[in-house]
This record gives sequence, structure tokens and C-alpha cells, in this order.
Amino acid sequence: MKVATWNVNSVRIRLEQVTQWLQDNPIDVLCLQETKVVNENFPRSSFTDLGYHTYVFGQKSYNGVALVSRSPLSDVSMGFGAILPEATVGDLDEQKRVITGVVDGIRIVNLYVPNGSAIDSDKYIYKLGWLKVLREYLQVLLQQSNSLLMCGDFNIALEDIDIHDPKNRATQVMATDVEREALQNVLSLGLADVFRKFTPEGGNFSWWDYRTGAFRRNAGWRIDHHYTTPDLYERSLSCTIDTTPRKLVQPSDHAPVIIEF
DNA sequence: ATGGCGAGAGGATCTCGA
Repeated sequence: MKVATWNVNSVRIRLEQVTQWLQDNPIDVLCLQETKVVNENFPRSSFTDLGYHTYVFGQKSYNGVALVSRSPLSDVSMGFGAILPEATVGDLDEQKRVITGVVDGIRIVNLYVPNGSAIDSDKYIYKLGWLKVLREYLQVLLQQSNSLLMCGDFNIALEDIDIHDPKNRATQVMATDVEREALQNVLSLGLADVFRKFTPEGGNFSWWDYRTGAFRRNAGWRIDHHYTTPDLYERSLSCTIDTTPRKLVQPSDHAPVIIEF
């Protein structure tokens, strides 16, 4: 089974590229982020025509996540509020960033972690608070399942080798110690970075800024991840970044990352 | 030091992303 995560930066603008990629790659579950479309306007038929089921949690203009699966998913839910009490979640589900479902006994959690904008901004505080609630959310799901895959756009580079140039990273959003600790605190529930099981060296990235020719210079960041429980970590056969779609005209700034079991 | 690019909303030029 193959599961991919891909921040497509608007599913409608990228529809042709995404559906073509699905036809070129035998993916069982595609986890999309930044769909930027309300549920009614999600281009479902383009995926159902290819034999996929779609589960969407969208909003206007910003954010939005979706699961696109060859097999029907069970126990699908949207947002933290489906799992956690209202008092814990607060208004975090106003931004559509969380969707989950089960296939072949694997609980898949698809996330679009807040970017954080700039250090000490309100959005940075929001990001850190969001990650705290994420930990509680996973804690509940892990009580129900020992086989969990958490993937998505985390907007955090966990190690210096995940950044093309880490020298200013202490003051850069996505790379601060505080953000890394917040993510490590989530991973301490028993999740591990599958990409690093197969690829210990740096220079492998999943996002390149549209500006300054970042992709041509491979000046990227690895911020899109697959984290799993130990059984899936053992069962994983590969975890790769497909840079092919990033080379197309009018691409997403992220590349898909694929895990195989 | 700043902006570079791209998308959405709306109908010029903003906000937001990373």
C-alpha cells in the first residue's frame, strides 16, 4: 500500500497535475493540504472518475484538507472537535486542518499544521497552541489503534539537515527550537520519522520557495512528513519525495512525499 | 534590508503562505 502527502496549494488550480500524477503513480491514499475550496466546490468527480473516494474538510480561500482513497475509508472524521471536548478545542476547528480515516487497519491522520508567519506573532502562538492540542488528539486515537500514520505539511523542519541553509534558523519560523520541541513533544507519544529510516543524509527537501529560483538551486526545506507508530515503521518499505511535479509549469511549491508498506 | 512568487477574492490591490 502507498500513501502520499501533498500540499497542492489550491486543488482547483492544480487539478490537472494532481490527477495526472495519480494516473502515473499507483497511490492508494492521497492526503491533500491547502485545497483552498469549500466542500461543495471540491472537484470530486475528477477523482471519482479515476476510481477514488473523496473525503473533504474545506474552507474558502485558506487551508482545507482532503483524503482521496482507492478503497472506502472507515471512521472518517474532521477536525479536533470530533475526538476532543469543545473546551479543549476552542475555535481551532474554524481553520480546516485535520482529517482522518482508517484503511486496512491503519489510522491515517492528514494534517496541515499552521505556518506561524513570524516568531512571536499571534500566528506563531496559535501554531504552538495547535500542536499542544494535536498531542491530546493523537493520545486519544492511539488508545484506539496501534497502527497510526500521521502525515501532512508540518511547517517544521525537525533537524538542521532538513534545511538547505540552517545558519539563521534560530530566528526563522519553521525552524526554531520552540517549534521543534513542540513537534518532538507530539512525537514522544511513540511516532517516528519514516523518511529518516531510509535516508540519513541531508539535501532532500519537500518545499522550495517560489521566489529567487529556490527550486533550481535546491534551496529547500523538508517540512512534509510521514510519522508512524513502531509497527508501521518496521513494515515500511520506502519513503520518498517525488520532485517531478515541482518541475512542471505552474507547480505547487511542495512536492508529494510517498510512503510504502 | 527588502522583496522576490503565487493563489484567492473581487474587480485594484489587498491578505496569506513559507
